[in-house]
Amino acid sequence: MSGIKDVAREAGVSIATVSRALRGLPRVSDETRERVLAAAARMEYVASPHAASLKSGQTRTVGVVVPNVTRWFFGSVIHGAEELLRQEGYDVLLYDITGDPEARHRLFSTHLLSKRVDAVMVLAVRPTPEEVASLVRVGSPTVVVGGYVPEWPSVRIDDVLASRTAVRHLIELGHERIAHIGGTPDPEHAGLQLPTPHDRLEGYRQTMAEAGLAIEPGWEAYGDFTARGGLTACQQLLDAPTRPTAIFAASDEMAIGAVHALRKAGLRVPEDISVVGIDDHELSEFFDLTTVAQPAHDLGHRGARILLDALAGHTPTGLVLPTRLVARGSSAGAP
Amino acid sequence: MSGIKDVAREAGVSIATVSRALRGLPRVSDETRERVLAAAARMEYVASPHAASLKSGQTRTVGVVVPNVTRWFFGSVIHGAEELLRQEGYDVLLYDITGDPEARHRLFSTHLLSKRVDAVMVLAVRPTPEEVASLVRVGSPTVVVGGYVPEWPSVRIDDVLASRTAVRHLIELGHERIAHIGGTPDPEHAGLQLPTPHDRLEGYRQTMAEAGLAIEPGWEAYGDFTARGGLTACQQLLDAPTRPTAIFAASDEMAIGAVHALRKAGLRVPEDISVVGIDDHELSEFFDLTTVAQPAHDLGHRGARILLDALAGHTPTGLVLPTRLVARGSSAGAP
DNA sequence: TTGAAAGCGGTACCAT
DNA sequence: ATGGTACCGCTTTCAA
Repeated sequence: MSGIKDVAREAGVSIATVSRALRGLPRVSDETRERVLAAAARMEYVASPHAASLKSGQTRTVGVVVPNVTRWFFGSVIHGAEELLRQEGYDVLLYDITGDPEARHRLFSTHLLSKRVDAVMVLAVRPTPEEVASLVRVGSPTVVVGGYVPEWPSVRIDDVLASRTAVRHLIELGHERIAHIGGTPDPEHAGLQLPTPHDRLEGYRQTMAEAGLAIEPGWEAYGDFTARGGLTACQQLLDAPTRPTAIFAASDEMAIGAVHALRKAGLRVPEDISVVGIDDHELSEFFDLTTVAQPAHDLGHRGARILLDALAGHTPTGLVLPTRLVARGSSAGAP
Repeated sequence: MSGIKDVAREAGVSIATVSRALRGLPRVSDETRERVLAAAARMEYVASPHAASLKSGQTRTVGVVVPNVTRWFFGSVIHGAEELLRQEGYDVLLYDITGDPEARHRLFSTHLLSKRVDAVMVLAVRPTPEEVASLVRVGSPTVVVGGYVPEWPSVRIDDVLASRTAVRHLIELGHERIAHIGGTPDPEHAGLQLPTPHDRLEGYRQTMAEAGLAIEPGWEAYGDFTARGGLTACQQLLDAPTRPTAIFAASDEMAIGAVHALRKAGLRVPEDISVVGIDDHELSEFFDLTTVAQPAHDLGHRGARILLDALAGHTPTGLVLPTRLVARGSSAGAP
């Protein structure tokens, strides 16, 4: 594999000139530039990113920290971010730290991350204050997508509002007994996660209260944002003293699990029980699931944009993207 | 951020000793090593991966080339691979080259990839012979997951067999009019993709022929491996002169789209038409979809293992993982 | 406009 | 067991 020296020799110039010519810097005569470009092309020369990074201090790489690429929302965000980043010449380093707090800590607290990337995108992972401080100190631009961490700009939806939209939809359909499947138990005190589950629960409670509707015992269950969790949670809900006529799940995957649990219990959706989720997962349409859509792909794209701008010296500002109700067949009037 | 020199000064040794001590190399006294370790920890020192790469020629990074992280199968494979790679101290560079042949070409043909990573995992992307040659020439260990490229070891399932399992299941249920939704049209001549769609089509045709069953005109449609594509394809299938009593889709996502199309057309699944897919997508269970399961996560894990072994000097060998029929509610006896 | 040379921060060889 | 030092392949002054 040829290096810059080979190109220099081939083009009959110094390596400094090759470097300038190849990067499109000024102070290179057109004729020289052309000769260098030709030589580089002929030799299939590509500059070593490591050598360049070492000297310039830039890695042209951004790190994406995510709890689980398998989940639709995260995959979509990454996809949206990757697209723009690659287009701008940045590589994406993927850090999937599924449920391993130690791995998370190693990542955030050591300077590993900062030595390898120019900027960081954090998805649904909540670093401890010390970890945040460590990253902030290093100065790498960081953006949070789909959540909120005070020290960093974030691209997200209004989770409380999304919940309100979902619950209000059910109320407008005439439901009064509405239960909730949240993401995590006790979201108020969970230190290592973003406010998302808490906000969605909050939106549910607020809307119920404002409508003068009571939340009966056993109407709040938790599904860990997975379909299987949603299924289990839904089964618990059915055991509540008062059976709800509608279920609002904090994610589509949990909603899908809930629908399945209902069918297995011999209940019809939406005739007996309505179900609404949040996300508009790509398969939700095929499930005929009513949901509050959030623009996952776009969240990733905007997050990447913010990082790119920050890298260009701009001061980054957060962003709240709109959601919208997508009424489908899983919700109908109260029985 | 402190460098190796700072640590050396702090520990009162030379940088060479620091390097050795930190990497656990021999010829460092226990006492010295301890002092160096302590100093490094105190200063939160982390070696610059770029500097190390520059000298050692190793990047401790593997590149994963994938057409679309959003798709369940790819996400799962990446997840499986990432887990093992990170554990072994490798970073994962993600190249999502969704439907951009030019991006693919740039990636494979320039030495960009080879200068940035020690090894490459390719998912469902088929490089041209020249692109393959380029990577082979550079000598980076490469593995193909979920497909097959002659020059490289691959980790995959037996796609023909998976199809046969699905179709035989339908035949055993008494179906004789079985249609197929394939991944891509004209899979025999598509140069830039893996044999997967072709093999699955082949398995369908073989099994039908062996059972003495005819494939009527209009019984082969294509859904691009997406739910929406499956929906459209299924609608075409319903327009065939002879209506099938069962549909075998080459992926669960297409099968899910097909089920939705059937329901929209007023048909019941499985009473009127049975549907079977391939994958065992994480949501298939909640769809009550019969399918032939493939171990996506494990495919990724094994692929990573092969890469790691190759990096350690072993000669890599491909691997074919087993699939199994998961009979659920979307398939039943012929009406 | 071009070239020479000093690093960037480590690794690895050769002395000691 | 330790230290000195020549690189790795580029970028970036500084001179010419």
